[in-house]
Amino acid sequence: MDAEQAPPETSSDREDHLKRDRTARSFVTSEDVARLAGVSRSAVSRTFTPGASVSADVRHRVQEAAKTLGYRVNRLARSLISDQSNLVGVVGANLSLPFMARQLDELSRELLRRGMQCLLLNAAEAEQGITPLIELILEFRVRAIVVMSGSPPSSIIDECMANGVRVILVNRQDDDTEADTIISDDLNGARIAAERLLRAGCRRIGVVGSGAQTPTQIRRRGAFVDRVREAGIEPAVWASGGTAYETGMDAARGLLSAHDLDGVFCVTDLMALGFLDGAREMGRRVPDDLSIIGFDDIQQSAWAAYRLTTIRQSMSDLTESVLAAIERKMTGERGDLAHEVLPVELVERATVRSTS
Amino acid sequence: MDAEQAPPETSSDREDHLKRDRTARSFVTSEDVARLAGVSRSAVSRTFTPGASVSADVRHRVQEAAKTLGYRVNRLARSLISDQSNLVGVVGANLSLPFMARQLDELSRELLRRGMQCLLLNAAEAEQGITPLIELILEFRVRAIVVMSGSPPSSIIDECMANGVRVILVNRQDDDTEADTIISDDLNGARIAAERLLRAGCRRIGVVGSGAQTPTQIRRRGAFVDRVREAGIEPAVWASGGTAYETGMDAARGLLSAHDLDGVFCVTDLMALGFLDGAREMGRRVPDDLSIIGFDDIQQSAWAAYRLTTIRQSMSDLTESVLAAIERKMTGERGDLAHEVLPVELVERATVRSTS
DNA sequence: GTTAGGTTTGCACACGTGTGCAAAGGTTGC
DNA sequence: GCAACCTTTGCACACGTGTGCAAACCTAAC
Repeated sequence: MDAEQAPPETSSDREDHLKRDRTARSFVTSEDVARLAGVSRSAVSRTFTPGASVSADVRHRVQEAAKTLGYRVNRLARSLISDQSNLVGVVGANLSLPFMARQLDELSRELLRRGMQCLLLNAAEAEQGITPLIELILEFRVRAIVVMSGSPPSSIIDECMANGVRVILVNRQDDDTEADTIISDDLNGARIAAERLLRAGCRRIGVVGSGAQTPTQIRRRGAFVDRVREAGIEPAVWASGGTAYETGMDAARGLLSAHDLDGVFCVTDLMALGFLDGAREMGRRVPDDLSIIGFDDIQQSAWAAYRLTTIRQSMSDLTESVLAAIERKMTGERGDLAHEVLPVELVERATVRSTS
Repeated sequence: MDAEQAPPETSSDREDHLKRDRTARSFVTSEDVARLAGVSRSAVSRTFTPGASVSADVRHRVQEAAKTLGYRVNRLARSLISDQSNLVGVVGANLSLPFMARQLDELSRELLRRGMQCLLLNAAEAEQGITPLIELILEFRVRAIVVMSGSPPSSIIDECMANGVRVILVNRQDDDTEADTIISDDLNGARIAAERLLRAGCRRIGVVGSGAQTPTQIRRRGAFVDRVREAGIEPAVWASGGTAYETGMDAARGLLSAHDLDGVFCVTDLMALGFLDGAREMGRRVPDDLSIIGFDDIQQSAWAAYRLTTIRQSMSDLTESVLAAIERKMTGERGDLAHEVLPVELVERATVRSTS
């Protein structure tokens, strides 16, 4: 208001007050644009609000001024009013693992396409669980939180829900939580794997997992063991190391030197590829001496050096379900939590003997 | 103020005004905490501001109230004042490619560790360039922008710089831009690769790249071709397809059926692995008949099925340089743009004949 | 008891934006 | 020319936070 009466003085006054020098200039505000265009600040705001009432003349002048000054609306201030941002918090660890990377790639792409942005927090260093990360995300007033790694305690999930922020757990445990959960059908997948090995005539069977006691690991391994036992076979079990290629390699060396297996299920493709390389190193011919099945169908499994038979979970289905859950939030309904179990399918390649 | 005189009426009044029902309750504000603790809002703010002046008694009461109500500071509002957030914008595409995934993994992890958050925008669908994405990022008043994909025109970079937002280009072109650029030493790496092949006795040499005309591609291919020509050899060139494993496979089929090569440099490990598989498929023995060198040293290159000899760029060096650039921004200095060229090294594995 | 000095507290403003409301302006029909 | 109506515009408030400033309070020294 004083600004219009004495522009130069106010301008320098403002700079003094904010203690900013010219090299680190602040952002252009709608006030600046309004002044240049000779209109009120409201007119500027309305120009950038679809469906608002502005005359063509004013709109043009404002746009011109905005372009001249390089004006960008401040989403922080905007979100302050609407009390919601277009941000979606994403918690993930080991982003370089093929399956995780692919998941993040698709999710971030689709989020952007639908006008949302992705606030990514890497849970790698989260020794005390991911609760602090979720608390941090909440401070950004996100629209929803997607958890791809770690197991949030139900207390923090409740807090999110109480604040209207949906929590979507991807391939995490599904029991006793109030969150949306989207998992691939681990039980059925493991069962299919077991049956495929049995059908190939395997009788000395093993199962390979990492030492991490994640729900996914446990489900896949458990369902596989159960099914194999039904056939009267007690499988050899490997469960140590991290979720990595090297673990598969170690498992091959460990299991194959102790048992003469002819069929192995690895709960993760990445470990399956390591196991395959390890088995070859030990002179086993795949699939003639030994059949191997993985889970996930990562891109590397299709590579010519491997051609791994595996259980595929559809990545696009998964992404789509996550997005559906996020967008369901917007309608403001309640109590309609998603508990989706996505179907899996067997992908036949070259690491299991064809049924005789 | 009226609130303390007639709490219930004001409360319902407020709800009516905001048109919110109980299912979608708003977040708790510092005002709410202050009321419960029986102090002013300033006291609440100061309690959560390190180094502010609050008595132990008040601090305790506030913390108690905050815990009871589940208060989370609103970072959007906070950033509105300080005119800067702890956000760092990251632009990347093809996040599932091993090299990119690894880069993002390290970057997001380190950012979080230093108290910053990662605003990730996937540039996959950016047909009209990444300028719109950067504009979007600017609206969040980020502290800096890291570009790992696409080539931003200098106009948008200038705008960022004018607003005090550093732009850091990772493995992008370095000429004629006002941004920080951090690239690995492509020229030297390609030269080392060429010399290694020549030293192994290769004389019928090829080079494989994708059809994408990215600066990295061009630099690596160009430097390699130059060095080979110095030795009086004209290399066969493959340059089509995407940046993928399949491209390497196609290249092997195409190049090897036309020329009887004994040494090949692939500008990317991913393509090298495809090429290696393709060469094997065509009956070539590696490294006896044919030597192959890649670039990047992705994790898959160390796998037993490949054991690819390659040029390594240190991921941790790269991440560290990016972070250093981001943090240099905070000091507010000017004109001290980074133009780093990170050293590379040859990693000897099993796809090049040992020097006789 | 008084004063000086330190600590704690609340007021009030600022940050940049969206939007209800009423005033102003413009158009049309009689 | 006037009334009725629609469009456009500006004012003023709201969002939730941080912080300078001065008042209030407490402590200790004289």
